[in-house]
Amino acid sequence: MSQYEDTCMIKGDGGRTLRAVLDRICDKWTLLIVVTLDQGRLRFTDLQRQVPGISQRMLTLTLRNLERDGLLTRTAYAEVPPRVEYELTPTGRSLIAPALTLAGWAIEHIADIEASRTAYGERGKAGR
Amino acid sequence: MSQYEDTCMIKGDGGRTLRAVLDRICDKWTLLIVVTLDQGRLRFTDLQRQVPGISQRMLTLTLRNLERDGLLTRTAYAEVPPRVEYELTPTGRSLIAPALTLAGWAIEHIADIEASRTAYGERGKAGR
DNA sequence: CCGCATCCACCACGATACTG
DNA sequence: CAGTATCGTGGTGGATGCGG
Repeated sequence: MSQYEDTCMIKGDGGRTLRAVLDRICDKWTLLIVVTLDQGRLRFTDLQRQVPGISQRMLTLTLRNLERDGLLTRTAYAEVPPRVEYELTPTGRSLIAPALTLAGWAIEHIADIEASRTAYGERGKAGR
Repeated sequence: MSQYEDTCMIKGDGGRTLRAVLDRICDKWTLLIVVTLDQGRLRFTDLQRQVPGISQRMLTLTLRNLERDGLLTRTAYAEVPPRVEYELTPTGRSLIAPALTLAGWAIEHIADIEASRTAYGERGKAGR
């Protein structure tokens, strides 16, 4: 069928499996936070500093979703001032490799893509 | 630093590289179409049939963006009735492996995620 | 058959202000 | 420090109709 015979189950289902995961992790911040947490336990503020551009709101929401999906654990300490730490679960850590595979592809091809996009834009219309 | 020493350049830039590619391919349909086109040249209608749930509009838009990024080629035949075929470029084909890596992860962990999400939902509030 | 244009609903996301 | 609440906006994507 293709060069990936053993992945027919992925494509054979009309992409439903891939879709399911894309719907979960393909938002703006999820993969980024997962990769950042590869370092180990981090506090809320540390995450906010290491993921430039993320708002307090989106950080909270994304962390909640990741916790809900069992990809990380949230540990709150009853101290003053408060301290909350986030850490990947084994499932969460298993996402790092696929995420970095994608990132590796990005590094290799982003230049080509930019070039192609520029060329296309110059001879035609604008896209999204 | 972590188990992925050689990927510091990815995380060291504050996630900008990962963000750049996420912004491009992490929409609702892009990866799905790339994986579908692993089969070879396909017509517009074939794609629409093999990617259940995609609207004509989104298929058109996604294909345009992929063409613009140099990931696939669009070939129109001046026939009656019209025929248009889409095929991955080498760059496009190189995306299949990372995409399937992600898909493989999905297959392995989607059940756990669903379970965790259900358990979380039962004892708390609704999310996104 | 292909796919563009228009209209429209929704939600992801950001900015800001306030709380334990 | 670590959130929650509220509001506003733009982009994403679905439905429909038309044009090549």
